[in-house]
Amino acid sequence: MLRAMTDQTPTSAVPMAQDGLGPPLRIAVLDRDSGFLQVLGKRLERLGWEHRVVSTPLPVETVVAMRLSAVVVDLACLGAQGWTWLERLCSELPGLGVVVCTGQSTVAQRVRGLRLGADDWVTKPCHPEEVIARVEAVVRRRRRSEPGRDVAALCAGEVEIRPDQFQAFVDGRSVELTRREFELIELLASAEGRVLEREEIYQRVWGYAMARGDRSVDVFVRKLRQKLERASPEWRYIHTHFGIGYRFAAEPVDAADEAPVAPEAVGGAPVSDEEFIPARR
Amino acid sequence: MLRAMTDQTPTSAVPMAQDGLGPPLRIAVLDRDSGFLQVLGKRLERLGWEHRVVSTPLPVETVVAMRLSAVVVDLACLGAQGWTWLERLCSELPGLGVVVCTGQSTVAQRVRGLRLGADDWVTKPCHPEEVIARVEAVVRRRRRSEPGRDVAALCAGEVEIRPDQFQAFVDGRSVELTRREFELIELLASAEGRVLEREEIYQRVWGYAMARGDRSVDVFVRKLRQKLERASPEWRYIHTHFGIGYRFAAEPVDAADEAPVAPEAVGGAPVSDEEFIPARR
DNA sequence: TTCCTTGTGAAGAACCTGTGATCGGCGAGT
DNA sequence: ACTCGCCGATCACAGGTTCTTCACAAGGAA
Repeated sequence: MLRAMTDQTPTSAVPMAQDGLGPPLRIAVLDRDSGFLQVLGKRLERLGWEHRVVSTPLPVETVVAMRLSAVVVDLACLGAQGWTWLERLCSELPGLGVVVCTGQSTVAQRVRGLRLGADDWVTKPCHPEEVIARVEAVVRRRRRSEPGRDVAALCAGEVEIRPDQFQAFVDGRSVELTRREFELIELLASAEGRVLEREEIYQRVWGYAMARGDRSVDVFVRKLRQKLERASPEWRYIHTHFGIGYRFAAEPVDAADEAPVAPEAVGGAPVSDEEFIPARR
Repeated sequence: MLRAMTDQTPTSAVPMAQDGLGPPLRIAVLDRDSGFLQVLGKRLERLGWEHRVVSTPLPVETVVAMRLSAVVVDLACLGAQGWTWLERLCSELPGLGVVVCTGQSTVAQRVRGLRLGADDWVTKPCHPEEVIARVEAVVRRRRRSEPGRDVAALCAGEVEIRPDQFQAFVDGRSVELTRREFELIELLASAEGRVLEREEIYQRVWGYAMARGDRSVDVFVRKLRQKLERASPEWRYIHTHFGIGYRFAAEPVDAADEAPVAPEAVGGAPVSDEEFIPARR
C-alpha cells in the first residue's frame, strides 16, 4: 500500500488514487499566508483531495460541519482563541486529523498543542510535500483505527451489494456469490453505468495485466448473470458492449425489446537502500 | 540477544496509571546518542512507561516480539538498512507507533520516511518533552482504535462474552476458553455480523502481519467451534466465508436450509487563553 | 459469406478449509 | 530443579469449492 518515493524530488510525485481506494480525503487549510495556501492548494488539487482553504478564523462548529478527514491550521491566524479552539476541535472530533503548521514556536507551545489533541506540529517555513506526507501519516493512522464502518451498500434494481458481507442480496436473501464474482459485481456496480473495458476489469479484479485471449472476465460475467437471473428474474443488470466490455445498470426485463423475436428464455516496491545520511545545512 | 520486555528491565519503573487509563505504554528507543538516551530515559521513567533503550541495530523480528506501543528510532543508527528496516517494521506492525528522531534531514528523506509508514519525524536536536508529546499523540490515535475493553458484555444466541472475565459463558457456565480463543471470539462478536478477512483477524488478535500459509486462524476457529458446540449445541455461531474469512452470528441450528439472510445494516481541563505568538529565534 | 467477438458447458487444476496429530515452550505444582 | 499438563504453533492429509482453460456454438460486423 505504501508507495516508496522512488523519485526523490518531492514535487514530482505522481498524482494517483491514494492507497485506500476509499473516498478521497477531505481536508481544510486554515492559514493567512497566501503563498503557502496557493502552493499547497495546487498540490492538493493534483492529488485529487477535496480541499478548502480558509484564511479567517472559523468557529469550531463550522469545521465540525465540514465533515473533514483532517485540518491543517496555523494557530497564529486564530488569534487569542487559538488554544481553546484547538482543544474544543480535538475533543469534539476525536477522529479528525489535526496538523498544526505554524511559524517559530517554543518547545512548550508544541508540547501544549500536541497534548491538547493535535496530531502533528510542523514549523514554517516548510515544504508543502512534507505537510502532505504528514497529513497522510495522520489520516493513515486514523483510517486504521476506524475500520470502515461506513462501507455503504450499493443498490441497483432489486440487488443490494454489501461490501461488509462480501455478498450481494436480493430481497434480503444472499445471491451466494463467490469472492471473485463479488469483486466483479462490486467493481461494475461502482462504475455507475460506465462501460468498463475487459482489460480494465481484469486489471482491477485480478490485480495484474490480462493475458491476450484470456476469457476469465467473460466466464465470470456469465456466472454472475446466471446467479442474478435466478435471484432477480425481472431485471437485467450486466450489458455487453460488443468489442469493448461490460456495463452495469439495472433495467426491467420487459421494457427491453419490442422486436418480434420471441423473448428467448435466458436459461436459467522495493526500496533502494541508500544509507540514511543526515543532511547538512 | 535482547530479552523481550516481559521480564522487567531493571530500569523500568512501576507501571502507573497515566492519563489514558489503559495499561502503561511500552516503548523502545533506538539511538546511539547516549546523552539523548539518558535524558529521555529519565523522563520515561518518571512517566511510568515501560521502556527499553537500545543502541545497536535490532532485527525487525525482535522488535515485533517486544509487543510495543511505539518506537522512537534514529535512522542513522540503522546504517544502510534504514529504509528497508522502517518499511518492514511498518508493514508487519501497522498498529505500531513509529517516531523517527534523527539529525538533519532533507524534505525528501522526511517525506520518504512518512510514506513508508512512520507516524512522525522529529529533527534533532530536540527536547525530550517534545518527543514524548509526539509519541503520546501517535499512540493516542492507536488507543482509540482498540476501544475494546468495553466492559459491557456481548450477547449472541446463548453465549455471553464477558471482557472483564476474559471468558464466555453459556447459561452462566464458563465455556473454558483460552486467552487466544477468547480474543478471537471477542473480535468476531464485536464485529457485529460483518465478515472479517483472515488477515484482519490475524492482525488484530495476534498483533502482527499474517504470514502466507499460516493456518492459525482456522485452527482457533475450529477450537472455538468445538467448545461452543459442546456448550450450546442448538446454535451455530461462526460462519465460514470461503476465500475470505469468518463471520460471527448466532443462528439456530435447525433453520439450516434457507439461504442466508442479510443482516441488519450496521449500523481536559480548561485552558488559559494567552494568544499563540510565534517564538523568536 | 467470412472473420472476429461473445456465450456456454464441462473437466481438470489449483486452491481453500476442516481436522487430527505432533512438538516445543511455559508455568504450576512437587 | 524436575515433571506434568496446558497452550499455542505447525504440519499433513482429506474433502470440498472455486478458478482456469478449452472447445464449440452463437451472434455481430464487414
